Amino acid sequence: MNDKHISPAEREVMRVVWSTHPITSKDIFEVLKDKTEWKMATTKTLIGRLVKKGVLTTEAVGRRFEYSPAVTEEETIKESSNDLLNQICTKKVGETIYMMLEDSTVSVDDLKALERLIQKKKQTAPKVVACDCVIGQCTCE
Amino acid sequence: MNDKHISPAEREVMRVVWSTHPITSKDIFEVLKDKTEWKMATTKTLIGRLVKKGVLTTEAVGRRFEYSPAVTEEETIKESSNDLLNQICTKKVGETIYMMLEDSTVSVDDLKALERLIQKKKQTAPKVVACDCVIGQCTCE
DNA sequence: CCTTGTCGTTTACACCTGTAAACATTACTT
DNA sequence: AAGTAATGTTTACAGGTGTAAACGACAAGG
Repeated sequence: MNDKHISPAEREVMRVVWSTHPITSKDIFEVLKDKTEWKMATTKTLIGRLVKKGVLTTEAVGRRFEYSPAVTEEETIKESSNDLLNQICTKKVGETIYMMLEDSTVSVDDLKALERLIQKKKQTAPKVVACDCVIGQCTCE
Repeated sequence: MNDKHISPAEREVMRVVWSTHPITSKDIFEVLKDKTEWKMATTKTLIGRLVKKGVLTTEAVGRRFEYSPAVTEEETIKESSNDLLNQICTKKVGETIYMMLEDSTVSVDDLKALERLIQKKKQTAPKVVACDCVIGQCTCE
């Protein structure tokens, strides 16, 4: 099924492919070798796993392959974000996003976009978010 | 070292302990058993790992233990958030936070707090965030 | 044609994670 | 005092992850 989970090491490979595709394993390795210090073999393993999972597509060019992404970076980031936010009480999601923004450097335009989003969300935002935790698993009670 | 990484299953246990402490393994199990369907044995294993990692402290009460957290939930959420955001181009952090907010339900007060934070951040926000990616790993170039 | 390099595939292996049974010890019950 | 229940500790085991060597097949060079 939707077993498209991408590990951190695999994501390094994907980022290269998202940036440039189609691309050969050699070229992926060239981009990553300084950053990661991986051996070619390591890159090959990760590519293999990504292909098997179906998040990389291959196109045969002669005897070799060229790789392209089968999922977008956004999709996968969204998935990872959900994995994170689903681990905390719905009531704490707001604070969590706050902390993230607080600790991040974002551009003026990003801030403006966020501002607009906030204006829009204000129209439908609840006074208080319902806590959906099991009793005993958070302090909202 | 600072090897305080908490896995999703371990976090389930921590959330119970953050909510109520000191607490016994029995009571942790009681809170989780409906949600997770874990056997007592599973809970015990996770508690053991958390204690070994030093994120749970124990206090002997007679022959038994009572557990308390040695780290705050905030700390651990911050760590997980960083793990996520560090996997994407600095330039895309803004959009990522945007997506998260877009997909989340947050309260009016949360939105107000975010608004204030944005006002504050606007004073020092760069026109454009510098991309720190390795060349070939993102499309900012 | 034989050698060598290249690239995909297989195999390797240790550590982490989810899930749990088995075991040891002690406290409680009869 | 002996059996039983509760609880911490050990052991188990499959699947994921990071890291990489070994293998096999083909292409290019000599």
